[in-house]
Amino acid sequence: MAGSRDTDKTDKFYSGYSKIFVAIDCIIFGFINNDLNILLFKRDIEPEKGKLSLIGGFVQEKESPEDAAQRILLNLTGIKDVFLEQLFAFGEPERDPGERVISVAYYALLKAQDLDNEHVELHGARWCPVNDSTDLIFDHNEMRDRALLRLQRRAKSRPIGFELLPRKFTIPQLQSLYETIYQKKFDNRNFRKKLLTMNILEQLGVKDKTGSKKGAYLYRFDKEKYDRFLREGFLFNL
Amino acid sequence: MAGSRDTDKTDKFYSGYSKIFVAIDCIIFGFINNDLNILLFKRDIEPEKGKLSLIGGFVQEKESPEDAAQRILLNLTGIKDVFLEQLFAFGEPERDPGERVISVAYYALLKAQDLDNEHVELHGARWCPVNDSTDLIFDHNEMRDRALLRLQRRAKSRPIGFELLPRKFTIPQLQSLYETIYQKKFDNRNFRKKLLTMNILEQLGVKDKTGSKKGAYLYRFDKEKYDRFLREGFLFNL
DNA sequence: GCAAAAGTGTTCGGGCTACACCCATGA
DNA sequence: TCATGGGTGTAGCCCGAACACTTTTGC
Repeated sequence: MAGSRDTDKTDKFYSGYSKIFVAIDCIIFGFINNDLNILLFKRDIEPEKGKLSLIGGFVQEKESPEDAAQRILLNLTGIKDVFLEQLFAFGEPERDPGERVISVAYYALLKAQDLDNEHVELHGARWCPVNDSTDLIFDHNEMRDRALLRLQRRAKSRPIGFELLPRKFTIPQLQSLYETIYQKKFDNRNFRKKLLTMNILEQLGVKDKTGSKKGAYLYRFDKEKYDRFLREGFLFNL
Repeated sequence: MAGSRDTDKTDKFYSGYSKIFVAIDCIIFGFINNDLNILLFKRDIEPEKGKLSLIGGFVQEKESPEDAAQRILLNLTGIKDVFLEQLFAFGEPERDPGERVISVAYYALLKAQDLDNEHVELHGARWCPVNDSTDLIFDHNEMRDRALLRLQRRAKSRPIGFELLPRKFTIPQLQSLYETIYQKKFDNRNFRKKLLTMNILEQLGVKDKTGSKKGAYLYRFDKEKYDRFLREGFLFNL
């Protein structure tokens, strides 16, 4: 904020207002066992002991909220440059019963295979299917719900789902991911057709046999083609 | 934020972190003289004297960011319950050269006719066409651009544009609004057809003759029909 | 009577939807 | 050989895009 007649840039002036703790909470999605999961902490202290919460931290003096979120994610997962998007700033005065805290929520998508599970568990976190993650503390349920909605909207207008799959994946895997995100079945012929006509996938000529006896072709996401695609604009429409 | 192992709810604990000023900035849209305008302040003090800025204020101890935005709007415009949506939290450490401030930006849509212009000017604000509003202070250009993008996306998926018109309006007026938002001409036959088949407008049987010699029928937005419409889901697609 | 804006239908093509059978393989 | 999941083509429909002329009335 700034620029209204009753603001000035001197610290003296701003000091008439109160400062507030600014936190970050991350809704971290991963696709595991054919199910959409989020990374959660189980609280091991009172109050709310045993209840689950999102992963979070505070914004420090010299970092942006975005940087703070990346720091928290790096610290927890050991992974740099995670896909991250700001979701919403939650700021009800009583949202944290301890003290006034405004939290900027981010959602993150990560390739679960990249994750060192021991590292994560050392930090006290663990995956939990989104559908089982009822009853989080504070307003974290609302954050999770909003993140899921955002993910659903985004996945329609860009191939965001790729962020959740390994670099090499099969079309049935991708379809299964989309079916999980939308909690809805898609026609496999139409799904495949749609994707292939977008022309953003590169077939690798190799089959993955873990999913079936016949095996399914592995594909890779072609970033160049995708960027061209984005520039020309498109919609997913499932 | 909360719940990670290294957080607790005692004030004592949080006190290890630093508090930050949290501000609100509002991008206030109005449709005036067939052009999309935003409400701005012209800075009358150094530094940045003469430069324009958005309308803003600080979040107070016991109000949510949303409440703060409504308070700032009410104070400036005298209008309650303005259409308001959170846009983004801007928090680069150096965004405000005076001091560390994180700003939660909101965009607002208001019916410019409802506005008491003297009241607004008393507060030092004035309308400025979006396209002429280059060169705002700080990161306000980015805020304005992001707000415009959001408005464009929203106006596709719901009749948000109605918030910018008088309660009674003609279809050519509405089309003109959409053409301004998208900086693009639409076919009047298709536009009209699309809207009328949505069945959310109520014709009032009265003509408005200010726009042309022939006069155009006035319509009113039918909230009940619209709500039904929303529940059933739709897309605008212009 | 003419200028200026409002109002009105039809045609075409592209994309989404629905739908059913064969293929390859491991057990 | 059979069970399991992978892969393929077509027809109908709906919706958006393109397109031009008549109507009303103030001047």
